[in-house]
Amino acid sequence: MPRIEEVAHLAKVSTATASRALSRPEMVAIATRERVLKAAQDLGYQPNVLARGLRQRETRIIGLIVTDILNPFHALLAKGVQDAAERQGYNVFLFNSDEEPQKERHAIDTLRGHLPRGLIVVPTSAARENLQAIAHLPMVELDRATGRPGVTTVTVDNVTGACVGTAHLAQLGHTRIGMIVGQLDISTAVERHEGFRKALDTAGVPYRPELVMPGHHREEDGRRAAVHLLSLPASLRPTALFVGNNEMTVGAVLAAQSLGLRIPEDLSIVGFDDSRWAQTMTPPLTVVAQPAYELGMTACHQLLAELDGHDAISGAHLQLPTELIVRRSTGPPPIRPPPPPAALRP
Amino acid sequence: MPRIEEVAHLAKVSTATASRALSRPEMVAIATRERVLKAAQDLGYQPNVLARGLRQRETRIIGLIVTDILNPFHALLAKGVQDAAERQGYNVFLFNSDEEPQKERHAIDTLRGHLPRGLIVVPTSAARENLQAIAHLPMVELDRATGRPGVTTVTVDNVTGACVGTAHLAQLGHTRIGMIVGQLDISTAVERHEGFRKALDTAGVPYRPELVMPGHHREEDGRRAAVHLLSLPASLRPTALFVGNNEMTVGAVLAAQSLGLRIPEDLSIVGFDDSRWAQTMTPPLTVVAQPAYELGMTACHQLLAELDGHDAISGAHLQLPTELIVRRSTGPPPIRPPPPPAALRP
DNA sequence: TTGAAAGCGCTAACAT
DNA sequence: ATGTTAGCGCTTTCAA
Repeated sequence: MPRIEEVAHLAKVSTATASRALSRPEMVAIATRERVLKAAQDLGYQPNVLARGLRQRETRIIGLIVTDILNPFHALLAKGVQDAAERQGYNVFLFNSDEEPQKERHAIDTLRGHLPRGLIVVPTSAARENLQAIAHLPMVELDRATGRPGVTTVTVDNVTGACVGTAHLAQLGHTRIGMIVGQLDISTAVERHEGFRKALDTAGVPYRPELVMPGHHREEDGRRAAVHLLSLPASLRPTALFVGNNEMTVGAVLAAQSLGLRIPEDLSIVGFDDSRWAQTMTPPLTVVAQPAYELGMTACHQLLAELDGHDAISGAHLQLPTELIVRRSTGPPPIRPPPPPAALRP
Repeated sequence: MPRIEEVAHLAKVSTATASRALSRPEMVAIATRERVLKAAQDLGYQPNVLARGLRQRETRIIGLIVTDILNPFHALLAKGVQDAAERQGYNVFLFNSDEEPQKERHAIDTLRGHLPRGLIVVPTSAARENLQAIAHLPMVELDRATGRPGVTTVTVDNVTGACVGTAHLAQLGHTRIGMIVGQLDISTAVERHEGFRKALDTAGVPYRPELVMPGHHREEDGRRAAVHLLSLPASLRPTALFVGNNEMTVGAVLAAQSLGLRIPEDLSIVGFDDSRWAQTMTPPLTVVAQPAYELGMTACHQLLAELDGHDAISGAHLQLPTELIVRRSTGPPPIRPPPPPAALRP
């Protein structure tokens, strides 16, 4: 790799001038600048960001920690962040916490050594402690909020989203509506649960705690929760399910199918977060869609704006809207024939 | 951020000793080592990798360039690489080329400045030129091969995979089998096409060039190609389709559905690469599955082995096997009633 | 507008 | 086994 010294030599200037021509062109005479640029081009010069970062004591790197890169929602978040960062000349160092506090901790420690300018994080349930180590670093919490004071967050309006999704079920006439909710130590789960409950109250549908099952955001959790709810006696069983994230929705749908329930004739399902899978499954799924790519972009813009000192906007809570997309997985509740009189039973 | 000087001071040793205690413990007395470790711990010391990298003239970073992080296959590749790298104390700098040579070029240039130890790349069609700039860097080509001499590649056995997938269709009795193939300047497409052709030859089924449609790996390409093939007159139309990648398969399935064709009664489909979508669509899709996660892991292991000088294994071509998973999207060809004699036609 | 020289934090060569 | 010192490649005073 050619060094700036070689560029300087070829352009017949000092390294200082070469550096200025490359990084702060306005400080250098036009003719000189062009000589240097040409020399750099000819040599295929690429600045050593280690040396530059060491000297300037800061880099053009931002860290991004997501909890599951295999989840298409998170992949979209990451792409949004990356595309926004690239446009402003930043690079993204991506880590996966796999929802494990320990991996999150490790990612943070590793990141620290790279002197990132800022951090965007989808926090795990233990993020409050983990993030202490870098409390000084400009930071945006994405998708979920830990509630730490003064921290910028970029999320969707989960309460309204869940409320609209649940209200859709209530309007169809459902009165036994179940929910499969995420970990209640994570903000999205709490807020979606709140929206769920609010919609029931508004619609005058009773909230039944026994129809609310918690899970850990994975497909298997959704499956297990759904099996439990759908195995209840017919009179207690929910006729509709509101599921708190995309992975658990997959599990719930598969569980319903394997129990022989038809969607939406026997069971209506509303999922949170759209996906290709939701669009192409049979029947296509009614969902509360989130603007995942825009969330990532927004988080990155916000972070970079804070870095560049565009006013003291730090600590803002940006909420993007969700959108209810009604497809074919929701319909009116089944009309159950009343059980035959006791005398006629076998 | 505390520097090593502070650690050294607290442990009452020189910075050199502190550095050794941290990086090469065997060179230091046990008691000293423990004092230093304790001091580092107490201060929350994290080495500045910029300074270290600058001094050692190499880092613990490997670059990874994939062509589409939103494609679950690539997300799995990336996760495999990352997990393998992390276990050996390496960090991964992930870039997305979006199948665009220019973005690939930019990723390579950016990466260069970070002095990565090595690079794992899913090459675009222009990779041969782009990669020249870093020909000296240890490198593994993943999923696809550019054919540059001496370069290590980690791929699946595409020829056999495509051959087995196509043979499955031939065995079911199909004689008009179409293929939707990727860009023919990318190795996977060429090899899968070769396997397709080989299977037809073996089965004695005629290869019909007019039933082979190229695409650019995207869902939309698959849709367009399928619409074309399935709009042919019944006597020319394929009764089975072999599709060269996962995204195009989605498009092909949606096209078939929108044309009112039943799968597999009217049309059999075999896709390349498994996915959740393939498992949960209706009917579940027969696929040639690839071990994506293992591909990523293998590529990373291979690269790190080369870095550590574990023999001169560079230039190897590692091929992992595929697996035909027969689900419900394939069946015997439709029995078309012979067209009525001309005399009876209206 | 340009050049000389110092120094970012770390590790490795050399000295003890 | 430990300390002293030079230097990785760059940017940024400071001086001219």
